[in-house]
Amino acid sequence: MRIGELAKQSGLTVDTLRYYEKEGVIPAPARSESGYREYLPETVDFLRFVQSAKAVGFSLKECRNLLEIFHHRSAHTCAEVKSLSEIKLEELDQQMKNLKAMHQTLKAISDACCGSTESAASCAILNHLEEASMP
Amino acid sequence: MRIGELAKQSGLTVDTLRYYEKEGVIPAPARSESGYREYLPETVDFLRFVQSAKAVGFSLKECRNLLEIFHHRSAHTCAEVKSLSEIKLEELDQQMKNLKAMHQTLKAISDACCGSTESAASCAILNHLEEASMP
DNA sequence: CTTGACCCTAAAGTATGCTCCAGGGTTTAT
DNA sequence: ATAAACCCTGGAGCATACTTTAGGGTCAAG
Repeated sequence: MRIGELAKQSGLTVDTLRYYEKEGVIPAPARSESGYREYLPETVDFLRFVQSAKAVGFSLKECRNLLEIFHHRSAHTCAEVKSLSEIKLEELDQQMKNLKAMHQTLKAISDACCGSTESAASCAILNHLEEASMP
Repeated sequence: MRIGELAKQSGLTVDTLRYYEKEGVIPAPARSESGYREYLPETVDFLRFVQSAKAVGFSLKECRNLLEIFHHRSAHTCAEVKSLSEIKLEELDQQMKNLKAMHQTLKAISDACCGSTESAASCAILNHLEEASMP
């Protein structure tokens, strides 16, 4: 399979595929005589793996590491894999908490504003931002 | 006040201050004969404003725009400012939803894993990522 | 009058994840 | 045989928010 076909089957662009190869996310495939990349069918699976991992919050580098583990999975333990998941879960949790705190603070400030079409000369939002003592 | 003092009072680095100036976040100050930046005391307030806005999720560019409005606030309306806040609140909301979805998916996958210290040859997490049909 | 602390500029580097470009071969169908 | 569609490389560009580097003036204290 050449790169265009792999792009079609994986839903990624050829540029992204070449980028992934450069970043070591997917292994460099064999080349045809004319230098074209020749992929094995299972590469589609690897790419689906990467896309799934990305979809749950893993960075490309992390995806690369996970795929490494996947490739040699009998040399790794469930405990190790689960640990990586749990670390990521905590990161996601922390990010949610941060967003929530920002949201709450902004909501409170925003609610204090009358929202009128008169001048913002004494707008509660602007005043709050200026006085600032964000938690 | 020179840039080092402003850095101290604002809690930012001198590099960040120069960067903010270049990006138009804070206005370019007057210069001494020798070319040193000479800031007015209120610049500290402006920077606090920016930091507050950043703390509730506004990007630097958005902070710049908000500060613009703040500087000419009698030419703007509360409705306008509140609208910006509400747009940001929705963005934060959307980001939280995304994170939550990722967390739920990963949690489900992670919970399916035994977490044992045996080989990950048939690890549920790896299998789920490979089979992938992320919602 | 010299030393250390402070200031200046332009430009490049960092991290992330691609995307696009120029310039140039290859393959496939007609 | 030629045109469309496809492939190649190296490198630049984008967005965000800084940080660092290199090379070089200025100011205040002792």
